[in-house]
Amino acid sequence: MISCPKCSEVGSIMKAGYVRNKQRYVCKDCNYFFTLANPESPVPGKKARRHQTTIIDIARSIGVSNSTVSRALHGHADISPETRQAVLNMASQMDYQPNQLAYNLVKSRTNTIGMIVPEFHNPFFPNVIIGAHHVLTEAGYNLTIMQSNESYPVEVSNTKAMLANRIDGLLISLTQETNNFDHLKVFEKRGIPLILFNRVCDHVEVPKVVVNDFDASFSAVEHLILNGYERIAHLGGPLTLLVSRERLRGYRAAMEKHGKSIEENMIIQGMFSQQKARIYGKYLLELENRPDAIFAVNDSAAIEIMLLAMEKGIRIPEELGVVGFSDNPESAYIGPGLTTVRQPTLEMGTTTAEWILQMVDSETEIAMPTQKILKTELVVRGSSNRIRDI
Amino acid sequence: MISCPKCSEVGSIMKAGYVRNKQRYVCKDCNYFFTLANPESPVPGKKARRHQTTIIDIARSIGVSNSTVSRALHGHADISPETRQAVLNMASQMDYQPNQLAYNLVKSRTNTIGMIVPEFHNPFFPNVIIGAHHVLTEAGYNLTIMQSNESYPVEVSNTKAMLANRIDGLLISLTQETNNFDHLKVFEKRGIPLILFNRVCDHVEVPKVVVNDFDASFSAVEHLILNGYERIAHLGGPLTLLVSRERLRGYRAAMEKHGKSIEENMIIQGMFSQQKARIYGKYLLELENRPDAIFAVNDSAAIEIMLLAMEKGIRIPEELGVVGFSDNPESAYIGPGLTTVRQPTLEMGTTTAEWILQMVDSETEIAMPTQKILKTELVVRGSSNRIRDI
DNA sequence: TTGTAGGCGTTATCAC
DNA sequence: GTGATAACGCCTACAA
Repeated sequence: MISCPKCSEVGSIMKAGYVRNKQRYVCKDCNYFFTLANPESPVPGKKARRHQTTIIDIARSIGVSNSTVSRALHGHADISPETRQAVLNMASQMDYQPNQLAYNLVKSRTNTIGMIVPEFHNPFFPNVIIGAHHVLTEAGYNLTIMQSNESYPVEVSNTKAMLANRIDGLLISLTQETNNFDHLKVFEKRGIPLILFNRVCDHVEVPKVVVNDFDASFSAVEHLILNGYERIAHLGGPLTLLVSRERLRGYRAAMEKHGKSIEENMIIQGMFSQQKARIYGKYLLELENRPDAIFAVNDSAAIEIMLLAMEKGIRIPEELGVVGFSDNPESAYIGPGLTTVRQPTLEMGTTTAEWILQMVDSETEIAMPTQKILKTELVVRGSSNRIRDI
Repeated sequence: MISCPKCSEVGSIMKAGYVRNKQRYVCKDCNYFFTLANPESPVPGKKARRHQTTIIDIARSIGVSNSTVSRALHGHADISPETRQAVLNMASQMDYQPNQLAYNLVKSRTNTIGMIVPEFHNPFFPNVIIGAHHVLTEAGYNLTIMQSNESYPVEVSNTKAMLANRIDGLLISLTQETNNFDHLKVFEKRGIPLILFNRVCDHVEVPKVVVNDFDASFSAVEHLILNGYERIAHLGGPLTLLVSRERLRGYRAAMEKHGKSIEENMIIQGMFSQQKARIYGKYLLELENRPDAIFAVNDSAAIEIMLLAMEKGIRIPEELGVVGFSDNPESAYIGPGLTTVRQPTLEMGTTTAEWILQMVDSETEIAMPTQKILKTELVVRGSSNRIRDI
């Protein structure tokens, strides 16, 4: 009796054609298609590691030494055109694929840049990746990406893995819970190029690429004020992040400049999460004397607030102004449109990539920028635009 | 005179504090912060490759052999607790980091799964990555991601890089222009586990993970028909992709089942791109006898069509029904809401990951599923829902 | 122009 | 229990 390798169901197995001359089955229950193992498996336990053709194989088959082959393959000078051709021919004939592992071991460089990002839920980091990927690929580098999932332990283990894999340089954006930075100092100590981007910290002296969070936040809040909003709340991110602190600072500065009193219970700093955004949003909108505008740390939170407001019948922008941060795709389409701060994500990717290449390629220490502040842009949409109503 | 390393500007350099005891400068022009190189760089050209502490260093410092150290580090049996402790202590004291490269070379496995995706613009692949990443990390594997950028040559070079880096298994989703599959057959020949997902092809006999494109497409179109739409157009993807062909097939089947005549000039197959979607959408909406509904191959295209319709004053869903595919975040918020097919992206990630682990971990051939068809779900929103109007 | 030999950092197989 | 020593696949002085 055949049982499904996935759900172990026995009754629902049906034949489903052939593949590689073997009967194919499908489990009607869980949709699995599968074939059966060969009963006569060769010498079980003794894994027959199939031999990959190496440089030595090529050498032997055309009667030269391995160093000659090596030189031919790398187009070194001082090698006769005939031998080079012979080697090249034989290489492709034998389907030779260089073993990057061995190469890396002896050269002790991997031609690979590592990148650690905290999350993949928002389009922000994918976009940064697009930018960095483009530059690195052009330069002949690989990009290997890891995801810390907003977890400090995972971030530490990621950096260890990067170290162990001997990446040539690392681009990292910290998790929202990272407040110990020893795992980054290791890179400094080892002389491995490191760049922080977006989610940076002060505790380590390496180049950083950020956006002008303070200015962006300032003008976002000022924009609300200029639209006649008086009692503006701030739904901020975790204060472990410099990003959050800067945005908070911008908020305060704008409020002060315009002589608005800040009610401290209208400032909430919390972790990034849909759930939290909803909880805090609810709190704010149910305050006895609720705010007439909310500046949120990101678009997800802002949208959550808009949805809440709609549920409660609070009109946007008449009764409540909302501004977000990031310009997610959905922000253009929700309700009256969400006013938000557009971030130069692609540029952040290309900039970090260009810098890390500079650092990696330079034999000796060179003039290295220590910080780049990219410019954001306030995208005004309906959620905050009530100038016409005043 | 100091010039900015980025923009070469000379006049706009200002001092900006200190970093690592060196004067820091900022270029007011382009926002670069930088420090200057040390003039007394040590023996230029002779890169002082700093020695990483190896297993041998540890061995020497406590007077044992390297094999003993190796064994202690890996918790092998047959080693006295004292030596083990001594080794472990010394290792952390000397800040030892194992060289994964060397390890990989001798074990000829890398504990790394590769993944090649065609694009990062839609949230689809990032979500698949989230799923796969989760499973692989749990299992102690690394995930290294590459992006082919919808380019066949890049895809080929990506697979080569994966091969050279000796990944233990590969997950791949093809580009829209891939129609030669030799680069995949290499994996079969070498016995390297390979799984195709989402963008699959028939030309290679490996496990595949897809969604029920035919059924999804069928019910999307049937849904339109049941809402009283008569002349339904299909804006499809490139026919190189099985995905596109399946969706087209579903469209035709639904139309036929309900006795609707298919007008061939209302079927357009094209590459995925915002621009193309706009061009084709314009064509369709400006046809003399324009369709009363459009089923698009993805949400980006569908949204482009909705925007076009709005520009033209065509009312949705009254005069035009629209259905997309993928359920992007913005689809919930645009206009009356976009009816679309939700894909189980996370599950696609976890499934492929689980399978590749099975394939990688098994010493001998095992019962391997050959195909899994994940179920989609039609999310009905305002863009197609005019039953109440009929 | 080509070959020889040593080394990159580990693990594994023997001996002892 | 522990220690030589041979792989793993490749590069590169140095020799020839």
